[in-house]
Amino acid sequence: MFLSNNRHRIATRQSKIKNQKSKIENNQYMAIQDLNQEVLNLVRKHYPQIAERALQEEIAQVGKVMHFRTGEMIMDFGSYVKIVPLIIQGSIKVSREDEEGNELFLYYLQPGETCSMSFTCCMMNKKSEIRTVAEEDTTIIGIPTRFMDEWMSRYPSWKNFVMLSYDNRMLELIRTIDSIAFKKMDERLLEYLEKKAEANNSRTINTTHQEIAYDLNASREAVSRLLKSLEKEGALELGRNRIELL
Amino acid sequence: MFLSNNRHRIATRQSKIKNQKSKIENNQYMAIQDLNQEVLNLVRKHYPQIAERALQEEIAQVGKVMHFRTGEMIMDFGSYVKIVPLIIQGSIKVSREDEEGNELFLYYLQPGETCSMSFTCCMMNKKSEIRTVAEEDTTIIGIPTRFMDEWMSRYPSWKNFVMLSYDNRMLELIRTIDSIAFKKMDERLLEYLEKKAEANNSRTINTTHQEIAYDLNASREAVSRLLKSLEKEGALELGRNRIELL
DNA sequence: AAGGTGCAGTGATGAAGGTCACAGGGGGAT
DNA sequence: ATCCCCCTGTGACCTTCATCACTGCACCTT
Repeated sequence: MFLSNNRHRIATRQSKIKNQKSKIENNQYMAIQDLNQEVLNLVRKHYPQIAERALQEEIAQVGKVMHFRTGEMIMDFGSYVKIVPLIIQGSIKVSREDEEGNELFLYYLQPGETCSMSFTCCMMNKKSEIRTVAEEDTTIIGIPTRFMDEWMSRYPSWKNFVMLSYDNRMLELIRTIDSIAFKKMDERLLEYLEKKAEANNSRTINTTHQEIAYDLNASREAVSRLLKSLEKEGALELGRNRIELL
Repeated sequence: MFLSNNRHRIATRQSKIKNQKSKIENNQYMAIQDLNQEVLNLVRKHYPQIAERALQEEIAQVGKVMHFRTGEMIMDFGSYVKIVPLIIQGSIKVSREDEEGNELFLYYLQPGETCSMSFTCCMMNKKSEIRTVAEEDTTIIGIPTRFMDEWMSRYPSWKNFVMLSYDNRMLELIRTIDSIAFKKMDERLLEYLEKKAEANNSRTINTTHQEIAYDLNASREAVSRLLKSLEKEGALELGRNRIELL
């Protein structure tokens, strides 16, 4: 019963995520030569720390602009990583799932950031340990993984960028551990809502209690009750599919 | 009451850790020129992946052999990192502590590994987010942080070593998250004991229930009860300050 | 307008684990 | 030998949260 219950959760969950087959994995996107100048401009605008002109141009040569719609899965747990994403616009939700289908939100990736999990995942040709889903409509520059390694040695700013990304992600993971290990559900819920609001650039969050429960690995009822009591405290306002942070 | 309780925990805790002022932070260790050959040999023996002869020699020039006794603190939460450790012998316990003194074991570092938290912590001159304590009598080679960056560009095997370390630590953190988020205390306890046994190369663990409780961020009573029930199941044997894994 | 479906609210119950209180025993210090 | 401290074991009780069961409402479909 417990198992079948979880399976149901997975089914419910995945039906929410549009386009299950990952575009990245299937390599559906093609380079469009005319876009090179666009990539160059995007990199210069959103990644000032990538300083070397030669590196910018290499990125423009091999990087591909990719778009994902809200809710679209970018990379699933267990799939092989073939590109490293530079996030240009929007935001990406990163979460973890265990063998039994329990899920847990980890953090958001924002413009100017990248997915450090990709680096060695790809260098070692390992399966992804995480799932990434577009939180909003999102634009990235996808860089084939085979360039990572070479650039690390040749371009100091790329090396710094990669190291900084690792460091930031480690810190995020540690903060996540802090929350799960030391905090109770009400505090975790508030943190979660704040982060989600920030990722969406809006104090109004459009989601269901069930979705929140999945992300926090909690039960829907508990989330409902906690939200209700937060509403009574005046911290937020509830509506159908809507939470207004105050 | 809750606060004073926690303070008491901190006090109890730190009294357990010998030599609170970190040797590393205080720079008490001096280079002993005669040991260069020793460092060289240690690196060659324990770090075969560090391939370049020139790199090995640079390490031998700037690295310092350091010893820590069981229970000795190597680096405290909040201190500034000035060296990167290459672990030669023994093992190091890495844990996290929050503002209120709650503590949580993260993972062990073993010979052949290094502390990825050090890399950017030092490159950015940030405070440490973790505490490291010698689990057994431990020998490391300490490398001043200022060399990290340069070596990354100059020596491919150093770059790979650093990247692999990051990746391994990320994975370890994710496994830790899995445990805390998805598993119940009995399973976490068993995992913990297995890891501790491995780190100490012995199926007999010498520690108190209270120490385990701190590491798992649990209560001593809960740990006692779970251990008792595990004993009844035949998974282990209990003694005073001693747990025998079967 | 009628019915269906998914979301939100809520009570009852139970399990896991934290907190409090205390008892008993091992082993070192004197 | 005695004392005392620390470690362990255990009962009682409480809080948090999961689970189950059900209600009512919003919005969509037809």
